[in-house]
Amino acid sequence: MPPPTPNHAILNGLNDAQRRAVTSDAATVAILAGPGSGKTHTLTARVVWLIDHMGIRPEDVIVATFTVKAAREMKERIGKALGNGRENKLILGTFHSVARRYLAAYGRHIGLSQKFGIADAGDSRAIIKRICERLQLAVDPAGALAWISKKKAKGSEAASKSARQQASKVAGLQELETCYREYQKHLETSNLLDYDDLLVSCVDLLRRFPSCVSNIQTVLIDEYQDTNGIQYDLMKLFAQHRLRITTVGDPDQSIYGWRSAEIRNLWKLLREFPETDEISLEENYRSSQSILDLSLQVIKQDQKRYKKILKPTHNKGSRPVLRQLKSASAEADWIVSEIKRVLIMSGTMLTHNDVAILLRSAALSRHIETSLGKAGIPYRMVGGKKFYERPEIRTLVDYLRVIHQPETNDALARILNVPGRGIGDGTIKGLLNEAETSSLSVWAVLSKHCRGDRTAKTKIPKPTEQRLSGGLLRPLNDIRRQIGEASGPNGTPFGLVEMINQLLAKLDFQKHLQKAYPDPEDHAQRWANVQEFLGLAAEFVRDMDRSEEDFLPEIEGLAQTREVEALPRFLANVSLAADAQTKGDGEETQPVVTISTIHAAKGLEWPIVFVPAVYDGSIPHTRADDGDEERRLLYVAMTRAQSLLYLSCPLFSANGNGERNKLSPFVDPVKDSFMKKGPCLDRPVMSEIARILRRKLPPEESIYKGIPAMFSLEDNLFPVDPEEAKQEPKHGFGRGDSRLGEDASRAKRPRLHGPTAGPDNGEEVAWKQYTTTMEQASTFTVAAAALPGFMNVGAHQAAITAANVAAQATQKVEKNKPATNKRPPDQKSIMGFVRTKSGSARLPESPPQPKPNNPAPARSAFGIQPQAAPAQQAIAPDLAGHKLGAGKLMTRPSVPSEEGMVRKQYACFSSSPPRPAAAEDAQHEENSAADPEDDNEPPPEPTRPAACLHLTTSALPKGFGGGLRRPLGLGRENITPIQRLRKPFKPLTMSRP
DNA sequence: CCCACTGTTATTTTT
DNA sequence: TAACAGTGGG
Repeated sequence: MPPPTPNHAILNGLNDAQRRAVTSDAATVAILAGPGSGKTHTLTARVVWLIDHMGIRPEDVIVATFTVKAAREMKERIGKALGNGRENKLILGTFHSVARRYLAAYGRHIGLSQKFGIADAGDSRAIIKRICERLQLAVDPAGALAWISKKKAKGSEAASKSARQQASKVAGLQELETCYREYQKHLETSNLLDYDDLLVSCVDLLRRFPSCVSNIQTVLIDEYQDTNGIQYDLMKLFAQHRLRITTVGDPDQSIYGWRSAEIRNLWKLLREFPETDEISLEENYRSSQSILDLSLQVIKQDQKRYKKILKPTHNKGSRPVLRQLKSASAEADWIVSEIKRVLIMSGTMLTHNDVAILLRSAALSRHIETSLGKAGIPYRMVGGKKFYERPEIRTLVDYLRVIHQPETNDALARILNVPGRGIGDGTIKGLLNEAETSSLSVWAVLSKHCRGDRTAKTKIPKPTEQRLSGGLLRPLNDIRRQIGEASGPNGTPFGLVEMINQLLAKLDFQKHLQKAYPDPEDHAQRWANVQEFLGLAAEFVRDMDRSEEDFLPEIEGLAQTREVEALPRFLANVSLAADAQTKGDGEETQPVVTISTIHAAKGLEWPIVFVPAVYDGSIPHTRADDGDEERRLLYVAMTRAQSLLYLSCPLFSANGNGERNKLSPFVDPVKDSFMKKGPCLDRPVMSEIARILRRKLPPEESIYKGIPAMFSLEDNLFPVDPEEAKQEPKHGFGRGDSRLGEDASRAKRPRLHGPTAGPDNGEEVAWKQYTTTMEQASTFTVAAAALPGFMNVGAHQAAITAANVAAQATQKVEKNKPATNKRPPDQKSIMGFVRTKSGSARLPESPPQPKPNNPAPARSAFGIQPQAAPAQQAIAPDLAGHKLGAGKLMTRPSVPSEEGMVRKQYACFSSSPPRPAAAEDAQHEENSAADPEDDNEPPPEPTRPAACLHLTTSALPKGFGGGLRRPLGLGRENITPIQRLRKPFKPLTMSRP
């Protein structure tokens, strides 16, 4: 079978390390990728490579990501590179959604009912709560839930540890276990799986029926540092037949420890598969050098951290800002003023789309939303409350769940009295208990009662019974009947949308909302949400018809259940937060500022990033128990920024009685490295920004023309030292009265221009609440659609150069190189740390040996001979000659996309392709002078040479760096990447057998 | 037993 | 500031 047209173009935007990662023939490949190093890009390219070059069928590839957004993003980008809609055949999604897919198809082999439902967080909470109440358990329901979840998430790793942990946690253990048991029992009887169970059951399935995945050729895992124990198991099980696994991750960006993510999975993988090809991506294509420097200052406070390198490829840029403000609302106002200032000073180069405000917790958004609203700046909030968690949507979903599965007691219990039917808490509890004891579902109890077959023990007054029967049982039965009728052989299926519409009509839902939310604004908004929900359903149905997604390839000899109905799939989709892509084409062109939680911002980038509330208690969150993880969180936030980074901190806590905030301990030690106020945005500064972003700065005159009268060109509307300026009685007010205090402070602060000024109140309503719609939330990724393909011309250029150089390098190397993709004997792995056990945690002695980067294996692990790469790529000559001058503004060349239209250059996602190293020498000098961390560090103690630090640089024969423009990624050769690596990571505790 | 009202409290991050 | 528990009137 000849492989389909090899798509070598995919290699073009890649630097050397990336290319090696993409084309590695090793069975297991571990890619260590710092922020902005083109991680997603690389993984995407590898998928394409494996399919187009290695001839693997898309349906035999599993790509698992950690978040929904990452999955969507990945799919979109793979789709673009792969073409023909082949990305739809990939088994691609979050771990949870992939697991669900397998369970839906094969679940019955392990005794799972055809139509299991998914218990979301709310369900789980309610169930546990009821159990605790019923059994009089003294445990805290939330804690119990967390405990159970942890237990499930541990996976096979649990065995070794559990003994010790159990000993330490004797208190309440008994009760916890009881709770666990009861909880599982409840889930089972109501035919539900919770999030963790999806994984647990899938592990069970694949252990017992390995043939389910017998077709799987290769498995790729994104954000590997965030996988937990059970996901590790799952990964191996997915790959159990060929054991070809590619992982991408960055320990510094591990921010999901609270969800039992195990950074140690990285080492575990390497230990288990010693042949793993370790590759690290070190060039950062995202941020200015000073942003990287400071981020590094922060992250390196973690002594236990595994040190990696991050090589800036951009110029210095302006120093990040750390601003102290008086209060949270002053902070918000200041952010607004800075946004305005920067955008105006950029002429038209920057828009609201280029700005993100990243928060530790969603709740911090309030002041900011208010200020943005006042200033008339459009924004969208990402993360935080989910669309489907809004009460009105939740209710509808619960109705749908009950329609689908009448025995879902928990959902039924929630809608029993919505709209109001005169049934109170007592009755509901009574019914639930009755159902439990009589092993009937609540639905059955009610049905029988109303039909008169069996009288419920719970007292139900006659009128209530009528309402129940007429308003709940009958309508739902009607709808259910229509589903049954219509899915007959000839009928068009009863549409999901039609179903919801009928439901709305039968419940008189709009009236219900009007009654339940008397405020007209409020209920109108909620009704709008309902409409949006409808739109979402419509979208879902359309998508479903169009793509084969969700189906697994047929496996011979193994019966599969095909989920053909819309309803169950829609429900699963809702539970797994896999919000459908609402529109996105054409509409929503208005640029908006993004407010996001830091967690939700992972993997994204913006030219301008604000990180407010960097005070102790917020960024190491009071309730967080892993300070290092909080630090990493800050690191993630900071490294989202491309050219301007602002941290800020209100001096006094907003809600408390004038409590003073302490600057975050992560920031405090390096606070002097920040500027105290926003940079002067004069021409040179703006040019630097333009250069980093590869955009064109409008001419000076046109910028100045756009500046309104009396506009402040400096960041001087707020005192740099709020200490001096505060003498308001603000903190004397009781906390109910904070409004007074705020108004007072507003009056005092210098006025902003534009719609900001003026007395408030009255306008406040509009943006107060529910500004986030599902549509907005789900179009969050839309900017990515505007990405240029995988490369621009500069990248082409670099790639060609690189290809030539690499080709020559490889030739030389090949001779004395063993023809495997194993690490050469002179190299040690990141595993060196693990193997060197011993408490003193010292490093292996052997001196670092550079490793040629491109071993060309004679025998591929895939058993397919890679084709020789074509010597040249076709590229338009006029484009290929494009050069970047050191002093000149960079104009990013327009790359015609497939449709022949020129794409916008803004990219929300980290896809910036490598740029040719042009001004690098000049920049380099700056570097070494200004960067204490960097090159001038005294030679480190002997370090283990890391395979993971493939020595791109030294692989390059001397002389190639010189006259020739260095291809990207063949960076500054005087850094030995190894030098930075002296870090015993914690897993020294992990001893080898 | 239900419902409306009032005072209290606790506030992460996501599948 | 929102969700929640407790209280008093139907």
